[in-house]
Amino acid sequence: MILTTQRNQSGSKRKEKEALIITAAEKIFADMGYAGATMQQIADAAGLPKANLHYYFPTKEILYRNVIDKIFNLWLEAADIFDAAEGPKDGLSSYIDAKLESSRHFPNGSKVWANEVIQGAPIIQDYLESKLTAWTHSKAEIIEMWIAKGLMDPINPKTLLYFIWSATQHYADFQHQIRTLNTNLDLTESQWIEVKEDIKKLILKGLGVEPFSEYPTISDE
Amino acid sequence: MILTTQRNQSGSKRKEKEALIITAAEKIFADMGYAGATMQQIADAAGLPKANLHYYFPTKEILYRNVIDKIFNLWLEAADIFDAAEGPKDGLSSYIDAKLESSRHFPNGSKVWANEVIQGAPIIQDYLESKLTAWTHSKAEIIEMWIAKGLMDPINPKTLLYFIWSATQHYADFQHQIRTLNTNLDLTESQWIEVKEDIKKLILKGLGVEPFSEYPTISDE
DNA sequence: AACAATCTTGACCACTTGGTCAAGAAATTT
DNA sequence: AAATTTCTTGACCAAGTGGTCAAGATTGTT
Repeated sequence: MILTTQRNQSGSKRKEKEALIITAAEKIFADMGYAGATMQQIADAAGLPKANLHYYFPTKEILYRNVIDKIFNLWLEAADIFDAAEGPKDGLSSYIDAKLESSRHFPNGSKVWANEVIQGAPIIQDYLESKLTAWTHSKAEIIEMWIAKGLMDPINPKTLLYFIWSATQHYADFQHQIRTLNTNLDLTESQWIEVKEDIKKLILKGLGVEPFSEYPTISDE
Repeated sequence: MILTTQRNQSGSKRKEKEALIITAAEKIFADMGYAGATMQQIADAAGLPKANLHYYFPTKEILYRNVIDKIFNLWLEAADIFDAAEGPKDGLSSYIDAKLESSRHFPNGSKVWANEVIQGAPIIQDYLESKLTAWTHSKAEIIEMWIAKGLMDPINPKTLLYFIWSATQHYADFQHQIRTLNTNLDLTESQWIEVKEDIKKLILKGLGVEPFSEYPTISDE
């Protein structure tokens, strides 16, 4: 036991515990909202006494910001696919897939984000104004380029982004409603496949992106 | 002053005050979430002392349910257009318009609803299981009929409904984010028109609904 | 005018919550 | 092994919360 990970430089063990707490907190914040979540609940979910929780994260708000921080970075990463894409067909497809996967497997992050934005982003306004704005502009440029090249119908790029965000995040944020309308069962694997296909088909067709090219384009300039 | 509305049958005055309170509560619940909202804040917003608020609505939960009740009924009404429609072009267009209008002018209701569902609908689960389920099934049938008639591409009707809900409600729920990404300004009239057009175009084209028939079809069987 | 019903309100209370603290237990370093 | 740093924890507290209550004001009724 002593032999296992003695190479852990002091900080590493702490980082692990912080990550554990953040994951527990994410779930509680998603289920209860910021105000509704109590430090006691989070401590219980993480399996440690409340006072110990305060040792790692002095205040609720600091803990919350850490949760948001993690979520937001995943959010940004999910869209790197975008930049690498050759055109709207690949780019939008992969982005939609990635966002739906994330809604399926990590709905809590999306829920916390939604909750926060709905309430006017009282705590993370700085993120919106700095990082998110920059990110959005850069993606909008790519979309505009695609439109200019005639690869898709003209559309306001932001409207398209909102469209994709809403359609995909809906499956995380409204998970409970969707389950209820699905005879109280989570979507099955095949239902998820169907959803993915339906959404991609609808958006791509709606944008006038032709559905040819079954194979990934073989690098042509 | 005494002469004005002496015809008010007792109840009427109470109803007015209740409506005032519900509107105030809706805003506070939207901005703060259920747990985050305090009865004091709601009382202040409605312009009366807290004890008086409790006279009209004995508990926070009862008040909340009344707020949800109002919201949910508007939600249902918005889609009566659906039934009256002759086909997907009219039906979906009007529905999207109606939902976007509601997102624009009454975003608070949508926010409260979203907040509640995100958190697993702890208070309104019965609504989801009864009214919403029935409503959804009835609309799904209409969509299936349209598909059977060849008026639109095949798609899972629920997926389509979620699609429309998410795209339209996003403009209410994420209003703050959209404003931030719009240089901190609310969307202008012309931006709203553009959004409406873009969304309708995208969805209708995506569903393979032909954009002919400028005029409402003249009753043909 | 007298009576009854409805409404209004400040003061109050029991309870929960975020956060503190001091004393001790583990782990690291010297 | 002694000293030092990091971590753990039960007990505690001040502040804020939903909700109560009893006394009064208003309105409606006979």
